[in-house]
Amino acid sequence: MSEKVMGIGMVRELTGLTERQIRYYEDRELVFPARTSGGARKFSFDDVERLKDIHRKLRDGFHTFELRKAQLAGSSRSIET
Amino acid sequence: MSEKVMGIGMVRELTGLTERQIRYYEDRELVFPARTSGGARKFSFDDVERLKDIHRKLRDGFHTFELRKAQLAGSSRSIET
DNA sequence: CGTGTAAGGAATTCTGACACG
DNA sequence: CGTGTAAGGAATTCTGACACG
Repeated sequence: MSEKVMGIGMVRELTGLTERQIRYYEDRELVFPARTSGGARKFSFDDVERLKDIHRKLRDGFHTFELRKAQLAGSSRSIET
Repeated sequence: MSEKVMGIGMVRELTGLTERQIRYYEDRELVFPARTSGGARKFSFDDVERLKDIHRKLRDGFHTFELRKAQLAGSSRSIET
């Protein structure tokens, strides 16, 4: 499930997030989509789960920088790549 | 693996086939991609395997109509949806 | 029959910015 | 901080057709 194969449009459908939110989470270094030669983002199913998890945590009051820290620390287990 | 999530460009990379071939196999009713609202084809990982299998069989001398028949008959096992 | 290609159009995605708060 | 939006451009994908054999 770690193959980066789907475009942002499909991720939008699968996560219910907006492209803006998805791109922002990438900007905050919380997800790392691959890129096509043309520059288009490509996500994996794992990324989709991760994105949902990120959004859930932000909803619960966390901030992106905290999630990034937790990610580095290897804590707050959920869906790993 | 049956979720139709990737565009034809990714399928091209994963299968090594040309878009022309992929579209032709769909035209011959050997694969059934989903469509986005905009009309773009969406394939699953299963479709990718199926496409590779189709191409292998054509290379071995089979014709698309024969593959379609085999498909209906449920014979020539390989990758099922 | 299975596949290549040039043609024109429509849909997708991209970046940087202004906005609110 | 996290997200919305309008702006212009670039890359992607689509269909129907002519071609070869």
